[in-house]
Amino acid sequence: MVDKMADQHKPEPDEPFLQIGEVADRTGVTQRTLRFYEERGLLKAPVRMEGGFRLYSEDDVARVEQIKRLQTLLGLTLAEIKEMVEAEEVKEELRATFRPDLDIEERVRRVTRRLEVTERQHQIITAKMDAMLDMKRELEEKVLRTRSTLADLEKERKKLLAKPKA
Amino acid sequence: MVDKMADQHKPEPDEPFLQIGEVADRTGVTQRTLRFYEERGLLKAPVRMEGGFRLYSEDDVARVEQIKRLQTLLGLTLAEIKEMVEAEEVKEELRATFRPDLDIEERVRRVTRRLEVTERQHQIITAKMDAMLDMKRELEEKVLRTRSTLADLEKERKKLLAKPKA
DNA sequence: CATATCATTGACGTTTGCGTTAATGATAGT
DNA sequence: ACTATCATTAACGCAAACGTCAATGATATG
Repeated sequence: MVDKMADQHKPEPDEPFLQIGEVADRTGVTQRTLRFYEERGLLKAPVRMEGGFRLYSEDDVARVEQIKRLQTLLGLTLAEIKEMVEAEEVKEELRATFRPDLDIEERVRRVTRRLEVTERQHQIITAKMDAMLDMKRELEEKVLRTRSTLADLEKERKKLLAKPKA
Repeated sequence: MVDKMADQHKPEPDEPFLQIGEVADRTGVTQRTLRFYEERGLLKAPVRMEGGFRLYSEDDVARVEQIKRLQTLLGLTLAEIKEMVEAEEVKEELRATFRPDLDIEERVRRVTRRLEVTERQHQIITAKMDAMLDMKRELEEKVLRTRSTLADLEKERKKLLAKPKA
């Protein structure tokens, strides 16, 4: 009860809890988006302070950033991302991997599932990067060709400047 | 007028015009999407046969594929893609780059614009690939760690199988 | 304690990117 | 000429991913 009071009005530097506004600023998403993700199950419901304000952890921030990367880099929908982050929750349950309270078969199943999801992400990103590499090369060729065209045009222009006609 | 008749009911192998259904099949988008892109100015209005059916060229097919890549690989919106393909139309106007009918300053401006757009695409793709490479590496580490965790668990499991308790 | 700022939960609105009829016409095969 | 298949425009529909109030409460500050 002694430290309960301290917890209430001082966040204390060793327990760095963040309010929704700070999380929004740090991650670049809006507060609405954070609540929306929570509604959709992409973020677990965070703890609240007594007034009902949400209190986020650093892990939550990391989670949001992960969601954003899956969205913008891989182009996944929130539904797809949800599947993936659900497997991540298993990870948190497994922070102590060798918890003896779950039977070993269950632990194997969960870690296996997590491995599958991670490998799937890796496969998606690899395929995308391959396609992007092709596109990048095409663009590089095009830049070169266009530059050369431009150089030719500039030469032409100088000639015309030298002998201006009617 | 002699070859006009031939053009009407025979597409003729040297003039490979495609109907909307074929373009849809080949590109994997729907007919609706093709008409929608046309509406939005992403595709120029194709020529029609006398009955009003759209006739697409191979260039149009390439254009659609380009749009799709900009969408899925780079995650651009159709509005952004429109800006980019508008610059490509300039390219088609410039197929004969040294057309003397435009004054040279104008030709320089157009090629310059095209170069800018291409370089922007290149920059976008490069930035994305950099971010993706980071993510890919993280995933690879995670795969390794998870595999090792899994291996430990399997060893544990074998031990338990050897001496089954209550 | 007055006030400014932060938060809360609804609930309805918006934009993007098409899907889905519906009603009708064109073309191709027999 | 009949029929199957392909196309046409117009219009309404819809899910995703939030934005934007509105009405209200909580917290911090001078």
